[in-house]
Amino acid sequence: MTSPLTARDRAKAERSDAILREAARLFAESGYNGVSLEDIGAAVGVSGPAVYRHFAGKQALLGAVLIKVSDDLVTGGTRVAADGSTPEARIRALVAFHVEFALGNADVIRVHDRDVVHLAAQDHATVRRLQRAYIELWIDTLHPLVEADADELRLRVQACFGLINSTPHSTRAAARRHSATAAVLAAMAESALRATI
Amino acid sequence: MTSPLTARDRAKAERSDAILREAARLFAESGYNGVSLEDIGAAVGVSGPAVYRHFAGKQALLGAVLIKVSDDLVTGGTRVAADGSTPEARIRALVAFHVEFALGNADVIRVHDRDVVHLAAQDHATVRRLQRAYIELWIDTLHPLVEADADELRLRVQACFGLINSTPHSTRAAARRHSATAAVLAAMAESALRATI
DNA sequence: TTTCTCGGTTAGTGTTCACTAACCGACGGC
DNA sequence: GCCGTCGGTTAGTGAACACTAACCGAGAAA
Repeated sequence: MTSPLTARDRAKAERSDAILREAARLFAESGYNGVSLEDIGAAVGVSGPAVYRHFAGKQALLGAVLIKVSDDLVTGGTRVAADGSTPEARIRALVAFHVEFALGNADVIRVHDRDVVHLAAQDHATVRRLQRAYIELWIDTLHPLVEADADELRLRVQACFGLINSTPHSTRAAARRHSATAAVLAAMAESALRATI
Repeated sequence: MTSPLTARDRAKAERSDAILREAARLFAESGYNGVSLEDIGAAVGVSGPAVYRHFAGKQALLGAVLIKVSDDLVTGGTRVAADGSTPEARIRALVAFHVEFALGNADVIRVHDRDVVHLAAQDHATVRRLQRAYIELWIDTLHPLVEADADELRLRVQACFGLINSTPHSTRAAARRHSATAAVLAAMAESALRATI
């Protein structure tokens, strides 16, 4: 069953990707409600209602953006954590992975922790489920390294996300010196995760 | 010149405070554009355009909320940092102050790093100026403790804010055990700020 | 070549919402 | 006690905007 990839199909896929990318950028810039479908269309060179040929509506766009990022985190995190042989190596790998992800997908990270409330109910549930799975992955990895109850482990993980995810709010200086920034954030994150009270 | 505080004046002040408080809560919940003036009025028991008797408009409300929080941070931080006798004590005091502030004003923190873009130009400038002053205060305090250039110190401070400010996004468990949460966050923050690469 | 699918267009449509207008009644200064 | 100020009300207005309708032209299928 060879897929007969026609020129139209390729064009459509490209257009859809472009719409998603620009929607994420615009949502990050002005917030979900601060962006109109006209804006999104204009950003990819079409105008307004053409977006409906690719997505069911504005909320569906947000859903696609946020489900994709949540899924990428769970998938990538699971893969990365499986590689490490010791708890130390696993948590180090998770931190490095998340730092790279946050630095490389600042837009989408920003939308993720800002506009989740505007999701349709079903998408909201999906995103929350994925997010919970990702946090559990971190908690399980951190568990052998930090003596604390489940609540505190969760708190530590979420604070660590806050630390790493702060870069989208940061200055451009962070983006200019990507590798230096990543090293500092990773060191801070590991240190914070294992800090003793 | 004794102020002739009449009953009307007191009622007005209370109403204004209530409006600000509820506006912050609603903005935190649904985002600036997700809240209508009708919603805000309803939350304090008046309906719709009554808000205009207290504030010039919706943007002015947001401005008042965000300028107040920014100013409180600078004022409180400056006071707290002046108390400490050693750099260690000062940074510890700053961390404790910010943790308490974030835990006690989660709503307003959330609005602060989410809806800044919707401020009027002048308010935006004011908030940015105050925010910059607050960050500089931290950088100056951290400088004798961490060997790093200005860019990295700034990055560390902003990442630290991200860590501490993560609580508004967190579960209710954090709010239930306030003092335990505060201790964990403070330990993580101090550890992260001074982490070696 | 003919026909159909489909991604695009422009022109509505209904709703939401910030803000204004006009009015009202009570508290406060005189 | 009388009048002006002022915080409240409801009704209205204009703009923004998500989404729909109707149409069009080119690529794919026959």
